Amino acid sequence: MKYFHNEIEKKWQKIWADNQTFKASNTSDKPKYYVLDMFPYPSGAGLHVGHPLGYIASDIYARYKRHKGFNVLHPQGYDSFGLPAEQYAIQTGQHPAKTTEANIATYRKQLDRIGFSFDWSRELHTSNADYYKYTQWIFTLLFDAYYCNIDDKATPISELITELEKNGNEKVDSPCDEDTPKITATDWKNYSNKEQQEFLLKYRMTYLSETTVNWCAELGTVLANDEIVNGVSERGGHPVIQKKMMQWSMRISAYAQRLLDDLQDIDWPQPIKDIQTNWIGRSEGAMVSFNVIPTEQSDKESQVSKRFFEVFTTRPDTIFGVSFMTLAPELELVSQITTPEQKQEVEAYIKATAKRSERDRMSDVKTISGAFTGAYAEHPFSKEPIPIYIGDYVLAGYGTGAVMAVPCGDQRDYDFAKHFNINIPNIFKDVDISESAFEDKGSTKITNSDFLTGLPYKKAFKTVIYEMEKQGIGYKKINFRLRDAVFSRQRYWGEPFPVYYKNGLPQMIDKKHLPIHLPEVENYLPTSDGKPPLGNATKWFWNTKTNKVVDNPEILHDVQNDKADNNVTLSDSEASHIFPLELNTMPGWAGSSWYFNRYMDPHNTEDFASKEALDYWQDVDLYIGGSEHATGHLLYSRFWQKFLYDLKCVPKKEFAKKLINQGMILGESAFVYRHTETKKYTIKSDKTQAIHVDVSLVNTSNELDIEAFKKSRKEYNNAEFILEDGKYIVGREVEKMSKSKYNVVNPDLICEEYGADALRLFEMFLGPLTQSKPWKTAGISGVYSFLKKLWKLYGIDDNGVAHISDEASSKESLKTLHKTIKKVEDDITNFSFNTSVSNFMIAVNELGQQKCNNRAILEPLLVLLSPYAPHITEELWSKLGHSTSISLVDYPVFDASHLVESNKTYPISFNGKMRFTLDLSLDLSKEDIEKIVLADERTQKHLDGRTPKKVIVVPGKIVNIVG
RNA sequence: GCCAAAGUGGCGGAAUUGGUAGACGCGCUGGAUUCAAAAUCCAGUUCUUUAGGGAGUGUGGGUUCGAUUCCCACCUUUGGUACCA
Repeated sequence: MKYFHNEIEKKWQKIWADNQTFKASNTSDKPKYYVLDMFPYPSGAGLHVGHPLGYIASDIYARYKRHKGFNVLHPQGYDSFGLPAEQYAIQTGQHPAKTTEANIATYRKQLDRIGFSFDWSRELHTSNADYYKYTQWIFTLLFDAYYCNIDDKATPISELITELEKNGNEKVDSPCDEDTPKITATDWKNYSNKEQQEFLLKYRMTYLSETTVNWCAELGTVLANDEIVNGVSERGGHPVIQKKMMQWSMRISAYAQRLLDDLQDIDWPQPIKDIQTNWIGRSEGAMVSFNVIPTEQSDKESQVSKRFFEVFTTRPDTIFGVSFMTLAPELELVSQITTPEQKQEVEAYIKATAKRSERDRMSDVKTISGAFTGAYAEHPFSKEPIPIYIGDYVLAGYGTGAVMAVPCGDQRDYDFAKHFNINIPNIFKDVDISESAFEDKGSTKITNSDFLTGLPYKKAFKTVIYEMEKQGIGYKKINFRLRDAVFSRQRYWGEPFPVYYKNGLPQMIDKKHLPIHLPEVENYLPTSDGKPPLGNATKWFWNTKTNKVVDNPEILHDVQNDKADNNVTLSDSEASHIFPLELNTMPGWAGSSWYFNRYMDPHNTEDFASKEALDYWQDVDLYIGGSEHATGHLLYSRFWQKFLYDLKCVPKKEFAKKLINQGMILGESAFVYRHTETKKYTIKSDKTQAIHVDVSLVNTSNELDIEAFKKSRKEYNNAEFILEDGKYIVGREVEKMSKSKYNVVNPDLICEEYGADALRLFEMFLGPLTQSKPWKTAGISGVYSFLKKLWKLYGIDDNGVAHISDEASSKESLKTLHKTIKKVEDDITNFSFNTSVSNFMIAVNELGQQKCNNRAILEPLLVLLSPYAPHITEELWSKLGHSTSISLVDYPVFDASHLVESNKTYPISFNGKMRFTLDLSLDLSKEDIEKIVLADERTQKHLDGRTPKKVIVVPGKIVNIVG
């Protein structure tokens, strides 16, 4: 009987689905294990063979863990809010929910065909209201909390209010302190309700603030930095301007230190940790105040007696090397201090920089530009005047947007000083700075620096900070690069905020009235007056009496246009409890920042997950997904998890113990070469143009199906080819797999032809899980013939009956089995799935040669293989006479000892290296082993007549010979 | 520029703590089977050679009886990041 993979796989997939075989229980005596994949965004293109790589790996691990007696949670769902569905809706008018639903159906079909052991009863979609209900709820939690630096955690805002009523904010320590005035309890009590609300808004974990965004008027939306190329939008090439908008922000910066520290506790790939560490960008230094020396004009013009500004520096020890100051051109202070003589030049420079996009500024690092403001600052120690410049190499968004320039110690300051002919005082002992700045801080001592002269870096650093703090000039400061995350999007297809505005102030809608459903709109574009798409909704007001979203009442028609300004004041009695809802939606990362907790209890309608479920599952044990999410999803999720942990909503401060980044599977594009003059298709030369050709038109020997090619597109109908040996061989190149490159391979076709088991084995066999590697369909024949050999090994006859014997196994076969068990289990533990596939192939080849047909060998082998190739192994298992109710799960295989009879002999294999292999129960003395080792021919050869000093014997390890 | 990872046959890649380099698979060559093909099976496949050997894991050094593995320097490639004061 032949191996019909399609029949077998469909049969078992149906049985698994009907029996809900992989449904995980929230109550079990077994230890728990939670294996999670990064859930996909369901795109219209469907899956290609690159997508399931990580899912296959996690599925193997999940199935393996079930064999090992764990209660395994292995769920799957969809990150179903997102831009492509919205873009498609704009083009076609098709509701995003509809296209998303259709795409999900396709994904599900494709995923099912590969035979994953997902618990689909826990499936979730971030765009479903019963899911985003809790995304909205978490938002209200963030709104109702502030960060308390004293306890170093997020704390309910009610505790802040109690403190304000008692003592004002004198003793409050929170990250927003710099922008918040100090008030007393009396001040607080004298505040109007509105003033109190405004005051609290500054403290909240999520807050409204004016943020500069890249606004593209043509597209009617805000663009991320990477969506802008050369100052215009990547899509369509429309102009992009910097615009200030009121937006929600998330105070992730409050967690900077904890996000950094806790990286130590999680088993994540070092590159991801490095990327996050860089992104958080901690630097230690000092905040130093500089007074602006008043000019006569500024004295007269303003009542401000003393102007000053602060700079952040990591090198306070070089303070006596300061010869100028540089401010970011965007700072408000610039216009205040600029002298009349310099006004024209400064304004021209500010204008010029405003025109350049941030990206432009960054790509053009070499050009030095700036302008002198005419103003001077006073050196805090020497009291010397220091000229103040502006320059676009100083970024407004980092530190205070101002730097103290030390040209002898910083290359950028050095270049700027040379360009503007500013003097470069040298404060480093015996260092030549005639060519470039000296940036090495360890190797010399400070000189020409008053009380710091003669001190090495570390000592000078401490001394100067001590002195600054004593004199009130500055203080020690740890600065982070990590900025708060903007949380508003001017888009339709995302979670609506549970927020309405009353007297211009945001109000949260109570948890019991959630979810706030995404409203229907006729048009998914922004409104004609530039408001977000939700501005098109007719029904988008909140009634505080009925606690329902209500129609735009007649009376509010005039008012609607003012919604965004939030100045709605109503006198009418009916309208006094009807308020406009927030028009922005949440960004893509909102729903994905907590979904791993929802899987623990996905159908709970009272809570985002029950306490029992959270306590049982705790956190993700193994998380598999791409490394491209390092500074996005993976950082935001850690942030929300810590926030929820602070509020005691989740039991763990990190959501995933171990993370693995699978590599990308690349496509092998095929090219034909068209001669630029004759237009004939020929071999590649410098007079030909390469054209992508669909890989399905090419066979495994790179030969093009010319007839099919001609039919594939109109313009190719009359294509002429110059053939060699009657063939046209295409060119190949490895690229990212994508529709536009015509190199996409569909897993459905592979499953049809070779089966899901072959696909699974082959994807693992391609190479190390974490590496990127090209897909080559030709190679799949290897794993496919392995499956056929396996089938043959079990002696399946034409009636579908297996022929195996119950006789005792040969020693050889036992050795093969145990070797395989040992290696494969090691491989799984190290996530070297590629080598385990090799080891299975070796085992089947060896057993075939040994003509092994013993039950004692063949049954355990199946169990071992089943995580990799679940369908064929289940089928063979049933042919061996086991009912499915016994199931692979209950077979105690990974303990090999019960299959081994205790050996009386000690067959030590020594090949220069010595290990006590699995199937041996060794009982040798150290002296015995030494004798064997030293008698070994090759060791003797290596020793070459010398006597070793000692032989180190460690059981299970290599024997080291020390000469 | 900075940070990280990686360089092994025609190709993907093995070689867990230093111990027979190239497992396993693809491809290729030869053979068996077949009217023929597919499929299957068997043998061979790092290079070089005067057939005894010699060389060989990016390059050059070092440690060691012994190095793909450890150390130093350099070269190349791929990711990430970028005026962060």
